Amino acid sequence: MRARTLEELANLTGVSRSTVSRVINGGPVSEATRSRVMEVLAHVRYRPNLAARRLASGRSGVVGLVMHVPAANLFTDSYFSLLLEGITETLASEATGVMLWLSHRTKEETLDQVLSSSFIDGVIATATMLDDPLVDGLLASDLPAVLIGHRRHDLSASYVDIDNEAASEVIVEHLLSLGARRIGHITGTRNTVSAEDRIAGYERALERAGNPHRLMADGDYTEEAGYEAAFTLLDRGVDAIFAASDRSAVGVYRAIEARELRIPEDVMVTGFDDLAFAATLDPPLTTVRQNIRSQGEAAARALLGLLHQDGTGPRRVLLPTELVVRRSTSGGVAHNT
Amino acid sequence: MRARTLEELANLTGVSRSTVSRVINGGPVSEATRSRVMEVLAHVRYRPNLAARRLASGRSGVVGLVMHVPAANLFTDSYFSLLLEGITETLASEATGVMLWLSHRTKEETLDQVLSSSFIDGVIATATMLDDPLVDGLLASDLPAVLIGHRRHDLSASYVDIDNEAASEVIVEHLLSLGARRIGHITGTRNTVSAEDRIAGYERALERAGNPHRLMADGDYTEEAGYEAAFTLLDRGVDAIFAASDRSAVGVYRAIEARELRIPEDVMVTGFDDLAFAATLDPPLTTVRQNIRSQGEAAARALLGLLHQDGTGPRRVLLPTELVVRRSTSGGVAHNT
DNA sequence: TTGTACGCGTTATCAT
DNA sequence: ATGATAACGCGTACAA
Repeated sequence: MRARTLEELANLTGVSRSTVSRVINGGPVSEATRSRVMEVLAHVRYRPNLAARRLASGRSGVVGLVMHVPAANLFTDSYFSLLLEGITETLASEATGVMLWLSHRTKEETLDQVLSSSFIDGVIATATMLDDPLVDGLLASDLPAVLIGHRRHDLSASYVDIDNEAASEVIVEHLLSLGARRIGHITGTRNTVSAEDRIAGYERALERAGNPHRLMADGDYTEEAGYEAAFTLLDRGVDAIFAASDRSAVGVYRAIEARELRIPEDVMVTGFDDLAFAATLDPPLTTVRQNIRSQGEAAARALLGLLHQDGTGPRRVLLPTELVVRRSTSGGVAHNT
Repeated sequence: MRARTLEELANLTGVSRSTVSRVINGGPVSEATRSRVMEVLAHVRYRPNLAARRLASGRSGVVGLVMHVPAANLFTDSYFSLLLEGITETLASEATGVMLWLSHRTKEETLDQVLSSSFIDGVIATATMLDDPLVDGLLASDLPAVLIGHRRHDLSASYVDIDNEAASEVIVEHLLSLGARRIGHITGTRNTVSAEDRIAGYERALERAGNPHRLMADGDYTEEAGYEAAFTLLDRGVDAIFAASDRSAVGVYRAIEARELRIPEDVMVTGFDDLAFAATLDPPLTTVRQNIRSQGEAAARALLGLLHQDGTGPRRVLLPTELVVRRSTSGGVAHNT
């Protein structure tokens, strides 16, 4: 026995369509009729038509998730899968569906698809680049949106991020406290918010310490770029290298080994992320721990908050990071930001 | 200037709502009015409301994609990302949207979400297990569905797959032709269609050759299981090992090295999949090439076919595989199935 | 060729 | 507390 529509359900129970709708949505119904309808609902397999619900009420209980990455990266880069886990887990616990858009073709096309779909109540989008037409378009639309990643200039956007600049400062201060004086920085992908903010933190820490040496080489978060950039920095004479990601720190390790130098005796090294392998490198890598899964959870919760009680302003969440000191800088304690 | 509904568009152009709808959907309209409406359409940013369209016509232009994979496999397995690429690329080229469900919680919950969503015109689902309530539920629903993976017993389902049994036979025949007599097989995950079919092919080839030795050890497609199973087979005395996946073949390589045996002189080894690394192993691995991306493309095309011209029966696609002979079996030529 | 009118399944407003 | 009834935006018979 199955009922496809409220109308059928109404015939089955002997009450009107509206009453059945009230029972399902928790409206004011007498206890007697409520239990009678519930009785029938337990026996038939009724699934409300979300398209109709969306059309009538403007709500569907489904949110969009836009991660403009090639499908390959979704699976190889643990960043996206961890985000995905945190987001979907949190949304599922609130009985909220997820519609996922990956990079099909251009960002404009993706934007168009998302805005056209008309069944989502809100959207979560990854925002890594400083300028991103996809993100701009989402923010310009009237769709409630939460970004993962900061948009520094835009004060009206809701977002979840870590304080890259502060975390970066803590790293550099840690190196300074251990006696490093010529600290090199291998940047992340330029024009991403995270890379630029980490650079800013690096510079601010040095400035505050009155240290004149700005020793930077551009990277792109990959191991290979870290390897290349490390040689540049080593040639300029550094006693410490702060790599913008753990993966690029691995490249630094290889470069230092190639030069037959020792970590940390000749050159101290730090990463950023605290991915699983960081603790098992030789020597174990000092780095900044950011909990990516929590960022996904926080983004989901922020969007749910935005949807449930609209009228409040944008939601901004800065999640804490933690300096994890290991042997690559020969230390032992941990600091929080 | 923007128009949110057909009604607004109608006011803007001076024709009726239905005429605008006809222009958009390619109905019978005079060339004069068509161009007039198109003129306006070019200036305003109109996005049809898919929820309303779906409700009115039963079609939304969005299909669902269900890949119920544990999050862990998401990272390690390029299988899913390759499928995803093929599917989304093909659908995008037909202006069809994709709604993606990954493994959130139980299969029953996922099934419920998919069937409840009411937005999608059809669904593509990965079907690896012999018994899968999610797949059963999808097939039992009236939603047009295409499976990736075979359902041997179910003749009414549409699917895309490779002929695992035939490919497996070709591998074993190849080993036999090179003089192997005690051929071991490390299975894939039991109760998956692919694993059971590859076992069937292994057994059929041996039977046909009148070879009495059935030497099998259970694996689960992973390198680690391959490593363990290889020792079992080596202890039973084999001169060739057919691993059900390239990854498990890597485990076999390690086990053979641990026993200080040589490939292929002491033991020949084959894999299955022809992942990128297979050619760079030492020695390069003989294996079966299956084009996973094409499977995704074929599934998307099959579903589109199902949607556009309903009335025809189920679509069944068996994609070709190719035996790639490399030095792990000391050969040189290639065979097709 | 074009416009009118109805229906898709639901929620929300209004009487009762 | 309950039941008509009007939207929501669109597609599409049907009539003109």
